[in-house]
Amino acid sequence: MRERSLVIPRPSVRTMTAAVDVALLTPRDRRLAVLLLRADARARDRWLLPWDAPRSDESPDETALRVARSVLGVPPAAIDQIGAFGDGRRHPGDAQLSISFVGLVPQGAASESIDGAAWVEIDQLPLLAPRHRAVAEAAVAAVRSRIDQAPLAFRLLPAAFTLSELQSIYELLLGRALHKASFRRALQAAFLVEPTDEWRSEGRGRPAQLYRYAPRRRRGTRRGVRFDSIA
Amino acid sequence: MRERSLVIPRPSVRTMTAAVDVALLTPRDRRLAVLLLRADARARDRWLLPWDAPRSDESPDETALRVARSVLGVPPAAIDQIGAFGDGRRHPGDAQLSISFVGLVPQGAASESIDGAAWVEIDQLPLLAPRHRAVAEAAVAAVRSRIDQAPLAFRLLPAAFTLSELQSIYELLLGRALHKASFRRALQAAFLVEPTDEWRSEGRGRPAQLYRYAPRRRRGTRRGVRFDSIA
DNA sequence: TCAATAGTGTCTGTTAGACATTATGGA
DNA sequence: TCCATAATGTCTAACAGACACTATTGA
Repeated sequence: MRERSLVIPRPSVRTMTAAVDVALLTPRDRRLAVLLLRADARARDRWLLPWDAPRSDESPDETALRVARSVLGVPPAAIDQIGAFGDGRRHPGDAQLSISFVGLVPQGAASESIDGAAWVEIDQLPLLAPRHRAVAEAAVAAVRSRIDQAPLAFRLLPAAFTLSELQSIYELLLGRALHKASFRRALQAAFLVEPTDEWRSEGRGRPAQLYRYAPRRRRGTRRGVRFDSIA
Repeated sequence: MRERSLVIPRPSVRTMTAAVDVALLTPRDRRLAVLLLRADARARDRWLLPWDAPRSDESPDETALRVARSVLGVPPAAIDQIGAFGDGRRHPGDAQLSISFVGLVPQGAASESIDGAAWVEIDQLPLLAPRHRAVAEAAVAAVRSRIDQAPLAFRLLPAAFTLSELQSIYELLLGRALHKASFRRALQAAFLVEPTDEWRSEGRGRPAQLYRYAPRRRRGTRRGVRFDSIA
């Protein structure tokens, strides 16, 4: 047995039941949608987030990636940890601890007909275990709050996209309309995208040039602090 | 035993050993410092972050607050979850899972002489279990990335502070110098602080007026997207 | 032709940063 | 007095947002 310091008692760990929950998000019809699994083939109106327990010698990140792949068939474009939920809210597997992740799936890459699964708009979540509802809501909040820190918007789009599509993603995540000319000017100044030589015509109107995400360099400016977003 | 769906195999949870790790941060001498505990009264050069296992019926947040209080004597000015670390990096209690938190302690409120503890600048971390080093670094990164989303800077200052002190905190967290006049203009426009009728004289120079954090209202403007911070 | 969308040029009010200046204390 | 710091006014370049306009397709 180890000696203990007189000053600081050495704590000991506790065992808890743990699960990894994954909220996969994709843009659909100008809204964000999350992938839900039917809880039971018979219960039509009971749903779950994809989840599993970590296997031995598997880190939570690896578990999350495995869960996402098993549901989507392919890995998501991005996957990030949201946090650990361990309050009283019930988990479908009765895990004491939920290590939760958000994954981003490009628009259109989400095959419609995953067996027993459905993309559901985040404003219209059905009956869901309270823990899973909290995870889904935290996933959306996490993406919204990180949109201006990481190139998340590009993870919600295919490799080639129009600038209007990109602006739509930003408007979706920011929850407000943006000015077209300003958006493009700022985008051009940031050297984040480059045009391809392809064009896409959708319905009426002039065809749009396709762009790809190609961050080149950071501009030197780095303007001052913005207190606007602070509560 | 529960019936299992034919479509979706119902996962089951796994038990893991878990700990709650807390990185307490305070500004010291134009640097960020983290509170470390001596691992052992005899081993002078082995250190730990404050940590403990969650008690039964205690959420991780409650555990973190309890750990922080027990070390500081008082609750921290803010405490937020960073994430769950569960990779191979070793934890001092050999926990498989670390639920980690960052707590903010106002400048000066950190009593110097907590028995067996020391504030250490984050650039000069001593020998530390790899998991704890990762947590400490993630704590700093989390505060830095949230500085423009939440009024964290005010949690690192006492209730009354000078504008130069506030600017120092921002410079500390942003890692770059700010323009004084611009900083104050932006601050005034955001209605985040109000002057008190007290002044403080430190060494030479004109005494500075003390301000307090008093967010009044959000300005209506909400300007456009900034791509600068995106990689 | 009209409708709809893409993309761009110009104007204007706002703002960030530079600079200068005044204010006020301690050494 | 000199020096250091606080606090503020002014100027300018950059930028955000409004608006108008052209371009290009399908109906």
